[in-house]
Amino acid sequence: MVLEIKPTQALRLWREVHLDLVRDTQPDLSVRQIAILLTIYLELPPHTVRGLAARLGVTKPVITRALDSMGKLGLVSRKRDEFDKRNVVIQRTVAGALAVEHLADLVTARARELGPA
Amino acid sequence: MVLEIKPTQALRLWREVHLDLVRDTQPDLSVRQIAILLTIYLELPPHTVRGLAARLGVTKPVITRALDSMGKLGLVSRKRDEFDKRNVVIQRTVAGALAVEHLADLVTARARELGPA
DNA sequence: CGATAATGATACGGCCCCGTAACGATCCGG
DNA sequence: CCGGATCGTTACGGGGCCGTATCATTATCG
Repeated sequence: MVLEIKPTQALRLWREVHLDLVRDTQPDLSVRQIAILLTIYLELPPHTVRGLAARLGVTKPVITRALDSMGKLGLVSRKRDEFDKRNVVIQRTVAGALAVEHLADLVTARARELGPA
Repeated sequence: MVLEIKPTQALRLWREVHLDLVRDTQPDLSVRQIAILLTIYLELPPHTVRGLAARLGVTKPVITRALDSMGKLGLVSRKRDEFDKRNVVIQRTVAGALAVEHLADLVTARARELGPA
């Protein structure tokens, strides 16, 4: 079940979805924020600041700040780990799950509209 | 030749490519900049500031500034229109074409790696 | 001509993000 | 019990992008 996609199709798909994202009223997320959000929602918990930083190859403050801003948007939440109080466990939210789902819809819809190469 | 892609696949594709982009040393482009860049390279010339602004649903300064920064990166260039000197014609560059090609490679490669839903 | 319209650029104030460096809190080993 | 390691956060200085409003330049039309 391999996904065969041609370079021209890939570019058009990328463009159409990005145009949709620009038109969306919601504030744009940065490339890093999108990578963080999708990692949280696609990989198995638990997620920590340090783990995400290592996973993405960025510094910890990047993760902290991204969680701050995405937290304000309600896309994720944080909770201290009760067993090791140094850790912070990142949790999913309903709004975050909806946003991820919305993105999936966008991509699949645009993919379906693509003509031949 | 419709591209059938399932929501789960779409999300994983989006995540993998964004992880690649974060790891890339090159400075991230914003969502708007990507939309502008791909529009310039996928749609037929000529492209103008006003035209792109209308196409993306953003204000003209957004386009001017994006062209400034992408110009510094060598991804696009500008030239005044000789027939109507109010207009600026946006031109493609070799570096820009390479960057777009690189993105296409990234997406197609990641798509090929996707397992079943 | 001269007035009006259109184009792209610029100034401004505000907000967000970056990486480095430092910090307080917590855990752990001797 | 205490010094070092680990965790996440914060402070700092620098840079970028945003939208609104304004500007200079050029074209158009009466």
